Amino acid sequence: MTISLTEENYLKAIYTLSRLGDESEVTTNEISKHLKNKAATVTDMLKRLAEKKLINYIPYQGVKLTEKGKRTAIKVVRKHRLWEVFLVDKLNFKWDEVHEIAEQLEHINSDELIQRLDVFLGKPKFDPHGDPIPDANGQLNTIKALPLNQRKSKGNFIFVGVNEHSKSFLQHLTGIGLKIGDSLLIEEINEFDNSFKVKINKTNSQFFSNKVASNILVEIKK
Amino acid sequence: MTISLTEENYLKAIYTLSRLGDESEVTTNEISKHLKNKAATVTDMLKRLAEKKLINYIPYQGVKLTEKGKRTAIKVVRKHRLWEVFLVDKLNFKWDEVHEIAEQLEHINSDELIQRLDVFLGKPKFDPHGDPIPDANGQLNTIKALPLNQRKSKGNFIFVGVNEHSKSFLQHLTGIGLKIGDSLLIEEINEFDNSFKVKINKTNSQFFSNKVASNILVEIKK
DNA sequence: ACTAAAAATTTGTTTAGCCTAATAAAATTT
DNA sequence: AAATTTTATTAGGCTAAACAAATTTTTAGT
Repeated sequence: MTISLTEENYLKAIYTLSRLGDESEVTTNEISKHLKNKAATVTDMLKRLAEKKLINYIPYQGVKLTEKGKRTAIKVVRKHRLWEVFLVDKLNFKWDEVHEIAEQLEHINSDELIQRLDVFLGKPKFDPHGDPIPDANGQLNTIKALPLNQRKSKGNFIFVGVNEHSKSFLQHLTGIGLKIGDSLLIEEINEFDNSFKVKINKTNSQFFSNKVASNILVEIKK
Repeated sequence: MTISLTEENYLKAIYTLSRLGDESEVTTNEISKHLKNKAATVTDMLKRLAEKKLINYIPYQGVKLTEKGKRTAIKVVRKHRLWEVFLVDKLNFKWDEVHEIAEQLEHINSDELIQRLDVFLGKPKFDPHGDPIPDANGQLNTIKALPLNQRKSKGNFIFVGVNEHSKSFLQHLTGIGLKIGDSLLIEEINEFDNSFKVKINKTNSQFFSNKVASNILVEIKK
């Protein structure tokens, strides 16, 4: 059974959306908004995916991936993130330039290719945005990272990833001079607007709005 | 104006076929056979490509690429061959394993990507089968190579490319131990069946059928 | 519990890319 | 030059993937 490029994109969308709300059912409208298709189009596709046993679909109730659907989705995510590493590490793209190209490359179909690419890149565990790369069996490195705005204490953290992949957000961080792996020391949390004053790499202090802070993932520094 | 993956494949087919008979018009049936589509399907597509000014099409007479069509086709060929170099040089695929994967990769759309890939690979001039890689302006390194079976003299040659890219043929050459760059000394030309007795790299002698010889491209050794 | 709003589905079209069968044009044979 | 064969096109249908408009189901507000 072959799975079309479009079907792969739907499975990836369902996977991503169910991760956000952690494993819950995903609604037609959520998918519609995410993929920028009309709800009617989504309903059509859901019927076809159910037909192929890639999702469990109950009309008016939402969908969940089957094991098979999940495996497929994770494989696409794996490919996407490996190609992003290739683009940044080997071709010297910036982290805000790789998304669209990886969206295309993720659909190239060859197990042998992806296995060799993985080796060539040194079996990386994370992509350039700090997102974990599933291994060949679909196992994800569990992330114990939290958004900065959920850290209530004035501790010392490490910037390990982002929640938002838009060009503008990534360029904003680059502009500040923030890169994955940098240390972040919360100096102040402003009670009025929940903004954060943070010292980057023990040198320059910056203010982050709560919105920005919610998209910066940090681990506690050991 | 966007050009679909399918349209790109038609343009590439027309380009390739017109090269074989050197720049001549290409017929519906030739394209049909090459792409394994029915002639009616081809006619449909030719109308659409003509609409888009990618080909000059006169019903019942055949087609030629316009300048625009040619540029597009050459770009696809360039991408295909660069990706083949990547697969062989960087990922250690064998030369008989890369065609299908490159058929997919050739449609990835990003000028920046292809430019960086070119640099990453060291701006190669030939792909793993000895085919010339068009430069960014679409210029091809002219090849002065001829098929072995058109060499009538018993001279000394260098194996620079192949005319046939099928797995079985390439594996046959690999089996013999023949690689691009090897020296080929014609020792005998059998008048009866036009087969060739050839010494490879001054060591082992082999017989090549005329058919095999017609698919081996050689230059005169300087 | 009832009604209004929101969410999801059904129905009917569209376009790209394929097909088969029927027909038309061009090339070849006699 | 007419008949036959080959080549190409037209006509009509199919499926995947999208849309808008109409309808149904669920949810939320009183």
